[in-house]
Amino acid sequence: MRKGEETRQTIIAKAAPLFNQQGYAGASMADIMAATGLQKGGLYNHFASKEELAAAAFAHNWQEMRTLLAQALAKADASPMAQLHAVVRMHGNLAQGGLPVGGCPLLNTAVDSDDGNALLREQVRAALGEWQQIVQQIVEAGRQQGELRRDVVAEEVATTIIGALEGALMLSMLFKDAAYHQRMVAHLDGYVQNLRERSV
Amino acid sequence: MRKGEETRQTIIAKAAPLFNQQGYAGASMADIMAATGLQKGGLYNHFASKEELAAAAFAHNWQEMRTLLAQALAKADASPMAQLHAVVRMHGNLAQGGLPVGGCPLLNTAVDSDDGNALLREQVRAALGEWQQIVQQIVEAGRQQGELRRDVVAEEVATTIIGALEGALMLSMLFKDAAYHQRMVAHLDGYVQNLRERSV
Amino acid sequence: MRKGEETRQTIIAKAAPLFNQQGYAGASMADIMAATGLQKGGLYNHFASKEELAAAAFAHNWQEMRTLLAQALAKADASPMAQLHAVVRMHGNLAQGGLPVGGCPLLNTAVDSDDGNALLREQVRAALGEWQQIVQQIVEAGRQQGELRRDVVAEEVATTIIGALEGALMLSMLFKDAAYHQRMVAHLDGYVQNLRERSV
Amino acid sequence: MRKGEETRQTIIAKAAPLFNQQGYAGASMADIMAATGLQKGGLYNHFASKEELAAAAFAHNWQEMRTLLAQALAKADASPMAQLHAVVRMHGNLAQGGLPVGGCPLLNTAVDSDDGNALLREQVRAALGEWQQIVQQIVEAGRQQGELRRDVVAEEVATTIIGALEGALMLSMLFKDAAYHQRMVAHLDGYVQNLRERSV
DNA sequence: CATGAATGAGCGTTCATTCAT
DNA sequence: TATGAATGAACGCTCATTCAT
Repeated sequence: MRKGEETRQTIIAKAAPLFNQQGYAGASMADIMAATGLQKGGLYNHFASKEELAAAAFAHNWQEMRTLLAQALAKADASPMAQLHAVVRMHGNLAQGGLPVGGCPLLNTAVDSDDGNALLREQVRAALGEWQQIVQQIVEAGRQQGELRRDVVAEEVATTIIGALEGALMLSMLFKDAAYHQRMVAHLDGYVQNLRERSV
Repeated sequence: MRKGEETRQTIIAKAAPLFNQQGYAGASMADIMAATGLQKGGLYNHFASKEELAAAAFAHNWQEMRTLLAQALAKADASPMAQLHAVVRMHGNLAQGGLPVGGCPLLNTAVDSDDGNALLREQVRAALGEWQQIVQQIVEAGRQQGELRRDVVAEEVATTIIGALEGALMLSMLFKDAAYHQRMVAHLDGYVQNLRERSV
Repeated sequence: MRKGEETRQTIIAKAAPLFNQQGYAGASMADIMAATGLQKGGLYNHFASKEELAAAAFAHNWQEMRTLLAQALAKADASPMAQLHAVVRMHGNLAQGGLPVGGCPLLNTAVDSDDGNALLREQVRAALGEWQQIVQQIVEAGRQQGELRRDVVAEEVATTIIGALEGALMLSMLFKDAAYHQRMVAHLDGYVQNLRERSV
Repeated sequence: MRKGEETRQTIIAKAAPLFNQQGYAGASMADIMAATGLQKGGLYNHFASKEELAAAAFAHNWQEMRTLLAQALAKADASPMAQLHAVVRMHGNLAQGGLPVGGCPLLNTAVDSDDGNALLREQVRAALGEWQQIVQQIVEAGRQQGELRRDVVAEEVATTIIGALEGALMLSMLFKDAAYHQRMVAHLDGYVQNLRERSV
């Protein structure tokens, strides 16, 4: 039982970067066999289908990102402004090596699952929704505490930040040049500053 | 010759949305056979390989976008500020139906070609580079004419706008909700306004 | 009409070495298109099928060999012994460049048509039969004239010479080394000498 | 493992005559599916490619010949002359049914691999080289023991015998008449006799 | 006489999946 | 729990051939 769970985790850990790099269709079960050292049957003992394995792999990738986000927020001081900057900076660090191999799994999977793959689509929606919620809660807290302007709309701030970061990451991945993403981080730092309640 | 060229164009027109929706690997030659009504051999009379066909399909999709962009710029008055707003708005309109079926081919192909496909990768780089150049030239013109601040960096503006729009589009496509993209358009409208030379 | 016949001959001349090198199945109509510069239809205007074209190509190759044989016999003096040596030497020269590109078409086609291809099989049988007849007639003439022993059997001599030459050529082609064939020529020169009526 | 090796051997045994008869290009994987009763995937579980399977099939065919040769030599008494006659006779028996279906794999594969197929070409070279070595060693032993003339050149004898046998077999296969080959066997028996040291 | 668009069967190969061992 | 033998549909691509122009 113990052993089985270990094997399962190993499979996920090895498969996750493959799916992230090559996409759902592009990563074959044969690739995963090679990466894990297991045979066909060994994989199917732990996952009923490729889709189920891909789901677990995505969850693994997202969990990795979530952990980095939590660490960044924990390190920042408690002020909402500081937390927002931390969110932006975290993604900036991702682009420079912290990211699961193959780029951001949210971006990759969102684009990859545009056609049929409903299960993956639901997962990436949930993950992005979670991220969005985290940002929105920070913004709301800032408004309550008077650090952020009252006319700031949390949902607007969250999706602007997230969308901008992901789009810039796409450019950086495409051109293999972190500068695109860094410029966006700088822009968003300014954007966040502009949310501050000025009367204070 | 005449007939052949027509068929070739038909194939491209039918294949383009398939590649845009399903990606390079996801769209099979069989799908394209079904969409065009041609047999295997018929397709290969016009394209030496799937890769060549995919390249033509991408070029077709990008050409469609470029046309819309040119129309938007033609309609706007000549002031650089107006042109920048037009660029942003054009993409906003895209998200509401003008876009090639399956979303933005630049975003889709950039993510899809992250792994092996070098030819497509080069094409999407060229396309994004072209778009970036257009925006940069507008910004430069604005600086020369004094409409934009002298400290504005054209490359920064261009990649910020493009990255943000693409990232927001990803969210809108994923959630099938244009609001994400619209909020980004609003944000970028404000961003562009802030580039204006204030002393005037 | 004139023009048509010329084109037909061009096709044959270009196709012949292709069939000789690559075999019937291995040489594709596309290869022949490339070699002739004609399109599909152009070829099929002159030949009803690949098989018919292959037949013409074989005939062309065999004709080339037959001409060399006739020249060799014409050059030799009229004595049957001299003629037999000429036959052997002719094949030796073939192995050193005179041969149609790709080796001896008799050997190649005989082996290649071992399975189904009945038309080609019949042609190569006829060609080898013809060659055999030529040698047999020389032997018979030698017996009549008393230059060769009376107990020599013409059919035996002909097929021994031909078989040995072809087998040795196979070795020379395989190892890309003319020595195999040359050693057989030397052996057959000795063999022919031994056919001489010794009492004289 | 056991089962897999059995299947592998079955595939080879069924494929070997197909390749020998139809050649590398002429024998399709579909033919082999039909002959073995396996599906596509079943074949590819045991061989990575058609080329690899063809290589195994050739090795199988050659092994069969080698066994017959070894048996013939074992049966003959130890004198080099007797051994040389055994070599010649063995091939004669081959032509009358002992041979792998489709003729001599050395001849067939040598001619078939004249163009591209480098792996097969190397294999048939090695096989013919091995056969040549066996004959040469017999000749050398004969010279040492004084049974054969000192001026006999082993390489000459070996390639003459092998080439002549193969060429004659080609004729017998083509005309479906063993007589061609038998006449060559008779000729070579005489040739071998002439190698004997006469002073004895 | 030649073009080249179109066919559709066939090619070697890979795929996700099943299941007896 | 893991192996690996087997399936059979699907993959991208090539083939010989036809025929309207």
